[in-house]
Amino acid sequence: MYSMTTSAVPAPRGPVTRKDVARFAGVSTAVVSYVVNGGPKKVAPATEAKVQDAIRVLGYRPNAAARALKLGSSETLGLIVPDISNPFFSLFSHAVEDAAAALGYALVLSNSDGNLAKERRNVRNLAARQVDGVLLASVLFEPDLEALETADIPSVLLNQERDAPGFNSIGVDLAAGARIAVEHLIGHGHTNIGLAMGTNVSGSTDGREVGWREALQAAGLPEGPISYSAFTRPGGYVAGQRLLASVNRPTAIFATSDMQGIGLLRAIHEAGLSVPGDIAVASFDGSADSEYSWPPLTTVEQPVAAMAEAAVAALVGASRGEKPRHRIFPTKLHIRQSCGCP
Amino acid sequence: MYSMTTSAVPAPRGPVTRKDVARFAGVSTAVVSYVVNGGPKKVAPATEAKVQDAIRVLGYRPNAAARALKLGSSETLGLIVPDISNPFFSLFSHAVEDAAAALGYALVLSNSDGNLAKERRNVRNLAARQVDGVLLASVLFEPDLEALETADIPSVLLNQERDAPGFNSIGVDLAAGARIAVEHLIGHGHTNIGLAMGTNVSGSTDGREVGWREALQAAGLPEGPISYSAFTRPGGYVAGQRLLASVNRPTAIFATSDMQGIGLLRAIHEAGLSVPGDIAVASFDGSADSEYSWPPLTTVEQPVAAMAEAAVAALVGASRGEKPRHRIFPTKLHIRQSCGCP
DNA sequence: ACCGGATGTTGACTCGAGTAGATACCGGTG
DNA sequence: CACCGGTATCTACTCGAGTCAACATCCGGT
Repeated sequence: MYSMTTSAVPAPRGPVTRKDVARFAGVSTAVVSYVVNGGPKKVAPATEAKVQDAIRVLGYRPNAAARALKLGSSETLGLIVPDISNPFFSLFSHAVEDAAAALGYALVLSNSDGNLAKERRNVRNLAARQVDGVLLASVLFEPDLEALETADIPSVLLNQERDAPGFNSIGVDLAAGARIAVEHLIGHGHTNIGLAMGTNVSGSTDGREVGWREALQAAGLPEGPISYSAFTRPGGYVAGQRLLASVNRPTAIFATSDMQGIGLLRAIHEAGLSVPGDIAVASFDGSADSEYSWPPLTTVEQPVAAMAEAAVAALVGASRGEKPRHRIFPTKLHIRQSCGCP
Repeated sequence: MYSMTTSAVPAPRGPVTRKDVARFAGVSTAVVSYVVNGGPKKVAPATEAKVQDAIRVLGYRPNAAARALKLGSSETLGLIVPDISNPFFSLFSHAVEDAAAALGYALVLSNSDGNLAKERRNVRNLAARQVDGVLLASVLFEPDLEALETADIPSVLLNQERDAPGFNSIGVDLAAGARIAVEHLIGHGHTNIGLAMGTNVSGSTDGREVGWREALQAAGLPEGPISYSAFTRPGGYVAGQRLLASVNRPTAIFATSDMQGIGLLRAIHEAGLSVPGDIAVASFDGSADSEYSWPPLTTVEQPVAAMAEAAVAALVGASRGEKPRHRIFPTKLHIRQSCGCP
């Protein structure tokens, strides 16, 4: 019976449109729309059934481009991250995708590869694609707002410590997070605590550096050595080598990302030293990698899922006219073994 | 001067369209299209300049939805992965995004979370969004092709060892990869080599298990213990615990993913054993994590960038009518220290 | 002076879906 | 029987950009 019905229909060349469905069901195209969208006008149950059948038989699938054109919304969000293969961002992306999907939005992903020009290009590209909002994890500590402004699209700045007036932004309290980590190291009796500080392309000071300094000052301790390098595994590795070679070698090091922490561990292991015996380590982010390094890293965890949800919510809120705001999330110290705890 | 020009223009409410540009430049809308797309008809240099100015002044940005509707192509590809926060897939995604962007395509990302129903839903969702092609890294070893068939969209199956007639597919030679890794372990003198085998929701045998077995047979060695568990860090961890507890404890273990390898390392470290001294390890994938574990993992590297490029190329090829094909890529053993090499 | 051809520009139609406004049809009342 | 109110349906316009056929315009050559 199914096949009889199908064989009676000339195989439509190309994609099936609303018109084909209408013709097949013997109704007008408007009715098909009403059925598909459940409105804005009611359809008689008998007619609805006919249309549903036609849709099923023909395999009709509404054209999203046409829909987006008419409605001015693509039900799509854009996400720009420096590098999706960085575990922190991939974790974040997953959370964002979940949050977006829950609201019926698809997620367009693009990498800026630590390149400001590429970041700008991506913003423009997403804008041209009529995404309903952009989530931007900028390469810069203080992002380039001009591209976003001219793009004139709801946006959220991610990983953003400072308030950017007129923009939605989401971040964690970096200084507070760094402080609890460093305080914890101090609690283990360390008095010479180094810092492996990640750098971005902009030159402004990061909250994690501030927090490290604050914790030391509050405890009346001198500042340990600092090494600036990329937020990556290799970055942490070279920072580790430099810190180990410094004249007053620290007995504990705070790394500003888990990736750096992992690179650091490697440098320490290679030097034949043990963690936490010779050198204690704490890091920042709370990604899965930190749990399975050796030894497992004590790390400052960011509430990634909550931040992703808030970011997506801010975006859909913005399209409803809500005004932008800056949200700061608290971090949580995740104690494992690299700090010296059993 | 800039501001003078701008102030002469009434701030356009809502987005600027081609019509606004045409009016401002004193030309027809067709010319604006010609300028924007560089064709299909030529435009006089003077006219072109006027239009370019108008575009700049008004901040015109062609509406991608309208373009997609007219051209029947959204210049968008869809990527479905089990979990973007798995480093292998995030690496892959990055490569896919690069390859897609190089050809002017945007990438819509979705996670299936190891859930077949969600995978199907994602396929349908992407199809409705008129993506020009779908890259599917299925949850299953042998993917569910029905959803893709009815979606009637160019597609590529990723991570696909076997040929699926009528479909593009891309994969590595899993058996060969596993064989070189196990052969390498044998070369270190090991005679009892265990296997930490990852599992998917389908039950069919994976090429990596085949390769492990083949290498042992070829060397005239008995099969070591096997532990089946997830392809994840925790999966490798429990596999490690089980293998260490087995009656004939292996002196070397081959893990079928880097994530498992890392979990395995943790289990071994926790047992107070050393790698590679007490137990040698080799794994599969070649993700960045394997380089920075302790000790660094000897791993079978997949040519991720090449595969991603081939996958994207197959997709755009398919939209040009090329026939589907199955491509198998070779792997390369990346020797580091976990196997016993210095 | 006239024509052929190149060159530049334009009006108008198209893609597929959303929906306002018009229309058709029904049963029920006065 | 005329009329009303409500419901179900249809017609036709719209969104913004691509592009083709038609229409100038101009130049060089007879």
